[in-house]
Amino acid sequence: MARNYWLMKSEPDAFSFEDLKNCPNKTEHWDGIRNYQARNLMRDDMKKGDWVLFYHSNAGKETGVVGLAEIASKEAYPDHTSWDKKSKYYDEKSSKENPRWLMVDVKYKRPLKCPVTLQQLKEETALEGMLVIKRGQRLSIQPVEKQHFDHVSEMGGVKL
DNA sequence: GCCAACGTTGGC
DNA sequence: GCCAACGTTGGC
Repeated sequence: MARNYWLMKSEPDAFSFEDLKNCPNKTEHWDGIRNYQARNLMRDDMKKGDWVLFYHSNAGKETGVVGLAEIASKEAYPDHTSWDKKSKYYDEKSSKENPRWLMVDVKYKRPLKCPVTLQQLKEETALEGMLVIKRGQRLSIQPVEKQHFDHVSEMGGVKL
């Protein structure tokens, strides 16, 4: 089956692409997603081997795509932070027996030679329609069309 | 720090 | 089921 393509946002102050690189096996579980649309995308459409544009949000003029990653878990699985009372992602409506929230594992692949800023994404006519450049688009996991993924990679100086 | 846009909650 | 109030995201 053909691979799917995604964009995943993270605030670099909280968890950056470099942080992912420094994780054991360059892999980390993507916890804390508390949005139904994003959860359903993970549950229904994400699969191992899908490719990801790693996007730094809330990062001033650094805001943009900084690297490539891939989905490393076979599928989405329960987010244990959702029933951990000490976690800031705790949700009283979620439990181990009946988990409400899911996560996937994300693995570092490679950095873009030159990061592609949000500004550049907006100026690129070939990327018209990409969700991330839509105003007010807050979804933290977004589907990306293959042609857009390829184009952003190319802009970033990465030959796939 | 501001604030527009958006998702969720809860009263009715 | 509607919608106002609220909290959060994230660009600027």
